[in-house]
Amino acid sequence: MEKARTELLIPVRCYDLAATLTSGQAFRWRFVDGRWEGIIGEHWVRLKNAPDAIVAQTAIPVSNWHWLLDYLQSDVEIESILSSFPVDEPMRASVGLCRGLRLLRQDPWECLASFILSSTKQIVQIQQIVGLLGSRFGKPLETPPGHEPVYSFPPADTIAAATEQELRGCKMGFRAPNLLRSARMIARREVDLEAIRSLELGKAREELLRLPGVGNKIANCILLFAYGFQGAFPVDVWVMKALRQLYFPKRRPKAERLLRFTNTYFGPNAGYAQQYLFHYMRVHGRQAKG
DNA sequence: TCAGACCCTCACAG
DNA sequence: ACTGTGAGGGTCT
Repeated sequence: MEKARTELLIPVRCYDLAATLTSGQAFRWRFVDGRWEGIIGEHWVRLKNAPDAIVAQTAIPVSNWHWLLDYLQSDVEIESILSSFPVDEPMRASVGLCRGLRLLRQDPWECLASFILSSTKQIVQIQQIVGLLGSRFGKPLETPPGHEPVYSFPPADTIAAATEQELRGCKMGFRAPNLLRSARMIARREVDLEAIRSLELGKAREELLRLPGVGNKIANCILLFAYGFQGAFPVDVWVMKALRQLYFPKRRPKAERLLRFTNTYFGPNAGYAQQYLFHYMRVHGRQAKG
């Protein structure tokens, strides 16, 4: 067993923490004094970019850091993924804006719950709701002395035992019944989130779609951000805008036509491509109407 | 196939 | 300051 310590140097090239942690994949990160503070499972952790590395700090000594390396996906060779993208102007512009935008590998339940809460919400609002859920239903975690309290994301069993009113108290509005019913289905093992890991993409998606509040977009988010199905391609309003503006500026293709386009055009790492397009639109497309 | 409803909060006008 | 208005990483009917 390795010696337990509170700091780890993770050698990695081309990893943009800021872009990755604010890209709408995960909702538990804050930028404080030049570093990123967040919660992964039951760990409070602080991250900082260094030359060709990420420096990680925890509140209590850790001997096995697998949870962090798996979450960050720092072993992924991003350059080979970037070079698998289609060679066109939109992708060139998107990648040029920010190399080192990564996909995280999150816990399926937390990811699922977060994205049920995401529908017609802005990212800051999702962060607020997830934070409230943690503070009301999560478990307090160790932090550095004097640090404000932080909480783990409450497990499905805990949410399943809550009432709709309690959940609405976390400002999630009409999403509350969806979260509650989904949590109950998972608590009863009507849907087995672990078993989904070993399914094929299509079957995995079918399973997720059984959950209330999970449609195609959110299912694809979970497939991509939690299970690592890199062919999953979530299409939200931003990506839809990107497709229309960047790929079909003259025509007015129907949504179905665009979806068919995404199924083949972006190749084996379509999920990464989608994330770069999303980022591009968030930077450039704010006031542009699609 | 397709609007509308759905809770609530924040940004932005005026 | 204060109220009015619109829209926000969708889903369901």
